[in-house]
Amino acid sequence: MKSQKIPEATIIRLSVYSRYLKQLEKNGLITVSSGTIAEGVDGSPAQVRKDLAYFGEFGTRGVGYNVSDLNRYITKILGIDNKWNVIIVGAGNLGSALSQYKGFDERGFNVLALFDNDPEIVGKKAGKIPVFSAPRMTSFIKENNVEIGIIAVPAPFAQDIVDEMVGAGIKAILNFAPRVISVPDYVELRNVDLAVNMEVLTFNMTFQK
Amino acid sequence: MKSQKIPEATIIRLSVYSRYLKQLEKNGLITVSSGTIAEGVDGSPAQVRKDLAYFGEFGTRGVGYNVSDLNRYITKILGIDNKWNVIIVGAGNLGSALSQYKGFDERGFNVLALFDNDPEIVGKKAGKIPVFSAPRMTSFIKENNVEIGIIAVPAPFAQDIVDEMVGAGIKAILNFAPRVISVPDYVELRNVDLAVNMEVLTFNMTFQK
DNA sequence: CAATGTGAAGCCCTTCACAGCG
DNA sequence: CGCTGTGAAGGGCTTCACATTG
Repeated sequence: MKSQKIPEATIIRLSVYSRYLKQLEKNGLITVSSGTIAEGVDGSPAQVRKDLAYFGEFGTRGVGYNVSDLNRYITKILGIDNKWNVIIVGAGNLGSALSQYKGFDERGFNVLALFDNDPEIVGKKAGKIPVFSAPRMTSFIKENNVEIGIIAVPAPFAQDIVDEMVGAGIKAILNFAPRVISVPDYVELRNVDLAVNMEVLTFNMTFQK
Repeated sequence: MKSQKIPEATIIRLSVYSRYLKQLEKNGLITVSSGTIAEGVDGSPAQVRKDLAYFGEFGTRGVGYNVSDLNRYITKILGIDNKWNVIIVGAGNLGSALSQYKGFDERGFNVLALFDNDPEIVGKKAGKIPVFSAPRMTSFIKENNVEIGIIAVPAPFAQDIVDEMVGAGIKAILNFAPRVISVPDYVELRNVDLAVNMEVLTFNMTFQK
């Protein structure tokens, strides 16, 4: 293993491997080969080994990988061996649904609060998550060491909210608004674009691979 | 232009270009250069031209592209120049939120119904979208020419629902369940994996590019 | 002997640079 | 003259194939 650039595709796959390993662990499996992992995640054995090789040598030749050890290594690599504080801006349908998403909690993401402008919903709760008024966001981020922000507001407001988050010290943003967003280099940004995903489907259906 | 394999990244960008062009069109812009598009979508001019070149010659040298013509070409390419019928399975928080998502309607996706097993919510509506009982799904798909299915059920149920959808004749699936799903070659599948997206963020934060 | 770890080959996508054209 | 369209170069990710090792 030598230090080099790691493909984003590798990180995405590691995350999927991790979830699959957790399942195997629950089933009581002790050891697993790259071939078995590949089957479980619909990939190739060589790819699995290559992905892991970026970070070290985790296996035993002739045997495979220890399931729970490997999963521990991967969660460490992904940075989810401890908790992260998250807020969601936009407490409409999507924001509220995201705040209740089980998958976040299971993977160490702590949704602390929702923020919104609508006086109808400010002060209420989505499940156990409180909804605060938007102007309180900056101070909340600072006081609670919030590292990750999720954008679930309508497109026209997204950039302004992002700017405010960045100003407050947020390190990473997951954007669900259908707009191209700008952030400084030191802030991580990912876009989850629902309509774009649908359009990739329709293209492939229409174009018939 | 010659026929060849088109990168998925190109399709994703075309979808983003299209949304941006729609905005420019609304602002009354008639003509646009690859450079301006690149700025608006945070890309490069050469990339914009290359992406379009897969499908034809849409510009005028020395001038640029006609905004509304180009957008019409792109929506045609993406297969969204007409409507698509969609159902969502799982009327929990996420499924209900998706059924109300404005971005689907705006881009020609018609959400006809939700399906769920919970007798508490079957028979109700999410906004204007009715919630039907899960066993009615297959006949509904056939009777209403549903082409696209969205999976918003808990992970353990996802594969069974997908199999049923495929059996009923669905052509494309957008999967939100955190599980690796199998479909036959002729069915299009895309995964929107929320926790995976968060973990790419935490990796990048931890690893500090 | 079975399965890992890894250089090398292959392939695909992006970037470059400029010819072509309105 | 300016911007498109594109062959060629470059870079990066995946696949291959095998040497390595417990």
